[in-house]
Amino acid sequence: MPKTKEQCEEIKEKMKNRILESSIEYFAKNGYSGTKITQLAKYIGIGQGTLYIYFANKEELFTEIMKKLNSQNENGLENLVKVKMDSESKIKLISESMVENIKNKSIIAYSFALNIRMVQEQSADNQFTRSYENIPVKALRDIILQGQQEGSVIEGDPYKLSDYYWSVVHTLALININSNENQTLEVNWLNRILLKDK
Amino acid sequence: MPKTKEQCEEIKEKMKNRILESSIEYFAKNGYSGTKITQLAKYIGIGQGTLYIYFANKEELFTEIMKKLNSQNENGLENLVKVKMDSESKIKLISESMVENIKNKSIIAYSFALNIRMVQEQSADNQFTRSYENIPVKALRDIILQGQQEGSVIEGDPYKLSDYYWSVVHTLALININSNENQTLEVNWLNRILLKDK
Amino acid sequence: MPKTKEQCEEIKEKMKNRILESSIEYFAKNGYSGTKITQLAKYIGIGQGTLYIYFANKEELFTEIMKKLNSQNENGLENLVKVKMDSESKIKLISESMVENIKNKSIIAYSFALNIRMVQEQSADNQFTRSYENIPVKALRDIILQGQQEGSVIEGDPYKLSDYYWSVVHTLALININSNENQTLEVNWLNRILLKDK
Amino acid sequence: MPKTKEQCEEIKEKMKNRILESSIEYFAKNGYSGTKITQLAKYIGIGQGTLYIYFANKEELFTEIMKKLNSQNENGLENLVKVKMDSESKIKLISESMVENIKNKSIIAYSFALNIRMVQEQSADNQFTRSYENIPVKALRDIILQGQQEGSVIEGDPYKLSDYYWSVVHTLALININSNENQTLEVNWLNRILLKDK
DNA sequence: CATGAATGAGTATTCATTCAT
DNA sequence: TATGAATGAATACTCATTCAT
Repeated sequence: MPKTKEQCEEIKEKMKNRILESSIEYFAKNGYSGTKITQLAKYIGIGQGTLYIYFANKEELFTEIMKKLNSQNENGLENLVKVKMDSESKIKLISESMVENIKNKSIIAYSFALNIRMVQEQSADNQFTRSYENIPVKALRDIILQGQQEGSVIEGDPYKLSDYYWSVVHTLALININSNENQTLEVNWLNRILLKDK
Repeated sequence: MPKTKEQCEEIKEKMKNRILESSIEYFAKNGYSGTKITQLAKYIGIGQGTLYIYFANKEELFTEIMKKLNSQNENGLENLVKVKMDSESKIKLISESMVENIKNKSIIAYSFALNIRMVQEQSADNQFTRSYENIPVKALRDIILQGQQEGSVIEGDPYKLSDYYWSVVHTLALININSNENQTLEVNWLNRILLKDK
Repeated sequence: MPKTKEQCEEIKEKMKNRILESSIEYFAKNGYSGTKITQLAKYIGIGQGTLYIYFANKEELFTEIMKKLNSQNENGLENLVKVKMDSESKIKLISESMVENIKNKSIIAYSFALNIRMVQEQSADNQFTRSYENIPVKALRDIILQGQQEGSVIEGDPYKLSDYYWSVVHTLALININSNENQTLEVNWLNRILLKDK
Repeated sequence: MPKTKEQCEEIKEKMKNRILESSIEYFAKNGYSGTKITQLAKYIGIGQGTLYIYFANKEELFTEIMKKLNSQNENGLENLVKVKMDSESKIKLISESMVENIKNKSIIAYSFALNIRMVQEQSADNQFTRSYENIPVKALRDIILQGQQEGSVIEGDPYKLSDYYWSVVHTLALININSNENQTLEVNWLNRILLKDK
């Protein structure tokens, strides 16, 4: 029984997502050069050939992963900025959320680990190094700015502070993803990066 | 016989060191899988064959680099612990020294960048993941302990705090090594990881 | 799934055999060190990569060849020993069969040529040097023993005579495999190694 | 104190001979491709560079070895032909001499082992395959011819019988050179290749 | 002359990509 | 479509030869 075009598209879309999802974890753990297509396919549970039906080559697969990740991270934060709430609470919310993500090795944690890897791969056009243009950096910058006016956040260039905050979050994600035991990680550590002691 | 045995040994030792030194930078920038022997040899300015006179294979070269780096990092810190000085000053000294190292892209900065990479390479016996046994982690733990008694350092497990401090330092090194522009980096950021606000 | 598992296994087995078969000739002609993988692959008519799907490396390929050959040689002879027939006839049968094999450059001839090479390669576990344990040596020893009782075979240690007989057969095979012209070779020469003149 | 030209030449000649002598053994044991210059030099007890003072390259060294060997083997046999003595005695003398050479692993034994190797290396211009032109083959042919007239030697083409006799001698040499234990080897075996039973 | 460290052409091996089934 | 065996370009490693000392 031939399927309708829509059904067909849907099935394709599902497979593509399955590949992307699984690849994130594998790339995050092994890096770009360290990821071998044969092993990746085995890890996903498909034949190598199948990968090439959905993605032109290894690089395209990787690029699509990065795109997917970046778009996912951004939504929540952008909304948080607009909410009426004091900066301190926003920062605490973000930190809690990040610690949660990292501890659960969520897809966002993998995305952070991968971002660190991107710093290392020479591919010139990686998102993380151009971080000032990143939406999370921008969003946090706005929150920091608000917090400095409210007196809860330490002094300093808000852009750089934001960048620094995210760097730390990324590292902690990387370390947790790559170590077998669950690494300790305190919400307070993250908060203190930006918030003054009382 | 053209040279005495001593001279000969000396020359060999020099070459080995030259290879190690240059390889650190290359591996730190490109990672293990990303480092190709042909390119590495060209970067060092020697033939590929020469590498194999001094190191059995790529992996051994990498391992020897890690050994060398770890032994280098440890000396200064061990001594600092023994000095009579309040903990706060010690931490400030360490932070200043680390910021300096990172900004100047010193060999220690490269060593940190490489250590982060080691977390990623599966090679079971990497130093950084077994960080509680590392001398820098131990040394800083002692200083933190002292600081908590003196009231200058925030509460928390000294081992984990030390581990966290070094994680941040490592990432900042990695980011600075791998980005072309000089990344901003404030001594105060590092200090606040451990020290209470006044 | 394009093929059943059984078909797949069968195809793989065929390819492995094709590689083994062709490699025997190539190794026999060129020796271990003299055989270059690129040329061997071209000779077989496959890509170099394909070789590495079936064999971990050059040495494993060579070892598997030797295993295959040794098992092949042994069957016919073992049976001959059990047959009711006077020793002289058995020896004449063996000699005729060997001359035939060598003249036709059969797979057995290649196996002999390779065996001589094995004597030379240092690899400790070669079959030919441990020849007293070889089935052909043992089988012929039994025939010689029988012949000495029947009075048709010359005096001497049956083991050593057997070993000597096979040495000659091996060399003649080697020489014929490696020379372009067909070398002369008389059945009578082989017979007289063991059989008394009438 | 500068030496006279003659002394200088003499020293050079001595070194060249030392290299040739030692190389024979090494090549005989390891073959052409299997012989690595670095190891050969170590075996001889000189630097690799020194080899290249006396021989243009590996191949020339090998060729010179073969030349040296062939000229050495030939003298004794040529003379034997001319001696007044019945063929049977001559053959027995040769066989005894060969057995002796092989058992003692004399230079001639090495030369035989090397000759077998030459059959295997593709180099088109090897002496052993063009054996009908070899002096030992020719010399023995004459002795066989004489023996056939005297009735002591079996029937058959004297050239081919001679060739066959030497093939056997060569193999036995090869096997003895390459095995650690001393292989058994009976003079009578060699004699019976050519001589009729009484 | 003698040396052995340095070299790079040559070889073994890996891995992204293709393609017949 | 999905597969995984086959491929060969890219990469790690070896070894004959050179050359500064």
